[in-house]
Amino acid sequence: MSTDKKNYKDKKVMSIGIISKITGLSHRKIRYYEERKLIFPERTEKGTRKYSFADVETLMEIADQIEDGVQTYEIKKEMSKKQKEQTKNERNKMIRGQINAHFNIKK
Amino acid sequence: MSTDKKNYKDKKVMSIGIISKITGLSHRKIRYYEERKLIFPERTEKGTRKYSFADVETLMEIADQIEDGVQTYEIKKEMSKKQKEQTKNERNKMIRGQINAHFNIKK
DNA sequence: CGTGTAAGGAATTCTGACACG
DNA sequence: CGTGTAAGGAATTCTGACACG
Repeated sequence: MSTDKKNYKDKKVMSIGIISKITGLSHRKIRYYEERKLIFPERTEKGTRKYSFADVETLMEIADQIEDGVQTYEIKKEMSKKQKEQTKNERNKMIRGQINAHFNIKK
Repeated sequence: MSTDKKNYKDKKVMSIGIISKITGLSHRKIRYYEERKLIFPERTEKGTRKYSFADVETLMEIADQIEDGVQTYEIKKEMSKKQKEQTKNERNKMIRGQINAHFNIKK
């Protein structure tokens, strides 16, 4: 669930240079997609951006859509829709867990 | 097996600053352990070191042993011993796989 | 042996802006 | 709207060396 401890995929540890190499996107594009609220890198105390592998995957998806002529605003709407689905699934999973706990089900 | 495609854990993507923060070790120590052949970061074209999460784990183990007064040379011996065990296990696993394939076992 | 540090240079990243379209 | 680029500054990383012990 969303309160799980973060694994490698979600740790924000890479700076923009390596992200650019991995994704093939320019620094400019990467910063621009952040400006459009599509990705959310963290910052060190001094202000350098830090990205995760999950961000890399998101960037790949963004790049695909941009290539298909989709605008950043539309991409953002798509992403928040998926996010809601995700949240719903997690809630359901949790509820099932509670029901099982309530009836003290042994497997 | 060792020819598997690399996952997030093994990708060399972090520079020394973030490694220092994650492990709590100084830049000096991190570079020194490399000098002693305990870790093997990659380099970008321009020469900046890139580490993986696997390297982070190795560094933690090194730090523990150094704290216990173990010398880098001893640590290296320990590591190559473990490496041999690892290789042996992989070989065994592969041989079992081949045997299964040979007898065309269905599960 | 393991680690800190000052030194100087090179590479990285940051922001705000102008450009084109 | 999405992206390139030149600009100037700040932060990062690199190497080789001296120091202490």
